[in-house]
Amino acid sequence: MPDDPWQPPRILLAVDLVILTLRAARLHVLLVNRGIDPFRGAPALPGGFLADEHEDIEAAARRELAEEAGLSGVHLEPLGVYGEPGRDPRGRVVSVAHLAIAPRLPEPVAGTDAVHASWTPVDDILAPGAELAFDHRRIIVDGVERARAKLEHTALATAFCAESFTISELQQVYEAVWGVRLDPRNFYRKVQGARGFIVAVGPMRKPSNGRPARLFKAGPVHVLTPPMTRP
Amino acid sequence: MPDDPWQPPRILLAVDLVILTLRAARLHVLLVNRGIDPFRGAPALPGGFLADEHEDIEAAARRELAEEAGLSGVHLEPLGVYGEPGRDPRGRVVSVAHLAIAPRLPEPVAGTDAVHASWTPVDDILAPGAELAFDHRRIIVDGVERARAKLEHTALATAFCAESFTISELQQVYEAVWGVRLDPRNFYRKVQGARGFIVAVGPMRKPSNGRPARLFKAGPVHVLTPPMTRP
DNA sequence: AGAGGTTCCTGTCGAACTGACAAAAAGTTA
DNA sequence: TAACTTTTTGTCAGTTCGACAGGAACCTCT
Repeated sequence: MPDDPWQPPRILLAVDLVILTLRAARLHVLLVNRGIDPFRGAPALPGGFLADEHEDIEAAARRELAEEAGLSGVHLEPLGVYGEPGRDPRGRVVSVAHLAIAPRLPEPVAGTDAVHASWTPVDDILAPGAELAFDHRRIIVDGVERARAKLEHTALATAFCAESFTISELQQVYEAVWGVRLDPRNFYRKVQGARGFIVAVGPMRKPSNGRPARLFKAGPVHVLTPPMTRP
Repeated sequence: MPDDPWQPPRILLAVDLVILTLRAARLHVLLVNRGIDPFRGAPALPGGFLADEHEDIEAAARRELAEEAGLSGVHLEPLGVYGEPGRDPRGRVVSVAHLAIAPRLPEPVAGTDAVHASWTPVDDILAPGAELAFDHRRIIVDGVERARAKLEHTALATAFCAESFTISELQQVYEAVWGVRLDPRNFYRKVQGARGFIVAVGPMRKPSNGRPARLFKAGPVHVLTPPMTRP
């Protein structure tokens, strides 16, 4: 059996984006409505194929981030690979999922290309009965879990905030992502105790009511010592 | 400019394996000597292309694990994606790296196919001056760091041990992977305090000398509470 | 101006945890 | 039997953590 010189298979490579942000003290993820046929009309994660054979994977993720969400300069990190053979009816598609964190209050969509993007509370889209294209439900679950875990040991929470923020705003990030209530006094002590996590900038006044809060910005350290422990 | 209907590029998908184990109280990684031309003769991680278009990625990793290392039934988890455009001179190759943990004392190689596999101390191969094919140095660094981090919060350390083991054997795992010395008495207390981490089986005698140690096996819990803290 | 309300910030206190070290227990070797 | 090695059980002081009290600073309403 003189089989021809074996050639490895060629597959399609895509990137998908789990973009998280905070809106109204709830964790939201950016979803688009699919316009083309596999899962047409269903909500899906922003993403797409590599533009050409020489495009870097992270560059493709940043390109989709700008094209489909109008975002740039946000936190972006690889999340995982999703390549189960039957996940895409069009053929063998392997997707490299990325996790992006957007600061609060980015304009509702501001999409340049796909205007069909919208922020959706993760609780709603992960509730039983909600439908998502492909295996994007699993990808969102993994992305949220990654964010929850990294909030404990890294300064990722500052990526949810604007350049300067108050400690209670930072606390809202932890409460929304973890889905718990935290004691403001203990939170204050712990955040201040983690060296290099946040540094003071100046005082401000809160628009509503109450004592004005000090303003902070993200510090130089990305690994928290001691870590923030989840209840 | 009626450009033809755009077609996404097709790329080659590979799997690479970082297989870690303990030998003589040192952390080792399995390396093969490349027999074909890109980086011929240089040490490299075991791995290869997808067998066909329908092979699952994790299945490909397990296949390479058996073919190139003669291992089966060991811990295996995805590590990350390495797809930088210039990393393989043959073309656009995207590799899905996996991390595998082998119990101590698997027979030196026992390779069925590639007999050129050998265990190498990670300290040696990561020392400046050592040469590795492709970007495999970076992959090994990431794999070791993943193992170090997971030892803190999960029961991954038991994957380095045989089915039953003593507490001091478990301590050797932590010391080798973290590269530190630990107090046996505090380690004993901490391991016992993590509920569900290890469960007792029966007493044994140590071959050399000293008081016989109790035998344990891996418990049902994979998330350690409280975690093992790295000094 | 003062009362009341809200939020921010500083403390306090007991329980739990950690790292450093002592010492007994149970074997092997000389 | 003495010496040695390794495992196992404690002890103890310093630190951290969760729960809670209370003062400080601002707003709004009367």
